[in-house]
Amino acid sequence: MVRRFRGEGVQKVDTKGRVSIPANYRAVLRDGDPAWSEGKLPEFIIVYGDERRDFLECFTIDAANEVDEKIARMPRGSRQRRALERLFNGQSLPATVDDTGRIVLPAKLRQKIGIEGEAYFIAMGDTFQVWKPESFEAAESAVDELLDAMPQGADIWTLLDDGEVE
Amino acid sequence: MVRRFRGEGVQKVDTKGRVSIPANYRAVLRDGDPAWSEGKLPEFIIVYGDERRDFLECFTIDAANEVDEKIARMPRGSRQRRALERLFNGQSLPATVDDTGRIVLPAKLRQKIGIEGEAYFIAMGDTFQVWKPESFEAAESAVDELLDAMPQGADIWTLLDDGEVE
DNA sequence: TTGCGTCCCACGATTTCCCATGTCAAAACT
DNA sequence: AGTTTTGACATGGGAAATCGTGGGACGCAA
Repeated sequence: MVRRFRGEGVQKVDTKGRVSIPANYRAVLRDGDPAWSEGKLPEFIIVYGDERRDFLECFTIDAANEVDEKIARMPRGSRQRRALERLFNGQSLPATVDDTGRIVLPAKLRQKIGIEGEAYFIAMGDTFQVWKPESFEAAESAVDELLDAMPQGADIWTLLDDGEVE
Repeated sequence: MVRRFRGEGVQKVDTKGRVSIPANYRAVLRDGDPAWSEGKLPEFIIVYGDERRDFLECFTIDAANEVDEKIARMPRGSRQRRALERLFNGQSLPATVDDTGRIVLPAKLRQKIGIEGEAYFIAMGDTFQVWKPESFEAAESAVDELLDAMPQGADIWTLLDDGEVE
């Protein structure tokens, strides 16, 4: 089993676009980079996507390779495959964790998701996402609605078993 | 594992046809050229094809060799093989990355794909493509339709697992 | 002799690298 | 228990290298 990202948090983004990665993500990034070894800097992949996405999604190298393989198995020329190729090969970038645990978000990416002084990190299992804090809150209000709609005292874990999705 | 191209971007094309290769492609081109060594200029292959293609597809030397081998294994004289040979051997040419990271697109190629002042680069895994920006947008409209048709909030990654393709 | 392709040089703007400082909490010491 | 030490972590700043881009000079071919 692969180590998974856990936790969330806000970090400062300086004028050069440098951001500290939450400390407990770092080991996962290292372990997920087959090329990493003592003294080297771990690499990973940032998927930024088109205007329909307002966050960055970060993959370990291993996770990214898995996605690449899945894409490679899809029928050449299908729209689905092209959509994924454009997203995953084109609208993505390699990144490196520096020796102080930071990464640099290029100006292009910061603009795209509207980040200025702060970035919100949230773990998503084998990936993590980076949001402009305000955008994340807005997106979460939808989830809140779902939870608010649950009967008083209902157990949130019941969602795990509900096959049905409306 | 071979290093793969990632990322996209628009670059200026000057009156002499010179274009900067996105910086992060350069290492891939170097690594993919078995003849490269410190101080030398990396080479690669540009496939331009016939009128039906309105973009350039660029292969590292290694990637090009792989394609050549695959073609060589096809039945001699088959139409498929002849078509691929014409495209890949005939309608292609070698190129060199100069010491400032640029290549020169010969006037003939620029005309063919209609490039004037700008070129759009997009990574496609082990190759990258060069488009006239407008042409790319037009060509991708089918993908956009697919994405637009996805339910709000749907995760594009679901495409990875969907067996069905229309 | 008018273009196109090839070199060599230039330069502003990022981006990268290296070093520095502030914090906070766990660990060690009196 | 109170205080000092040790470290990992978060964040900043300046210098150096890289990147994207433009211009001039020279040679060759149509």
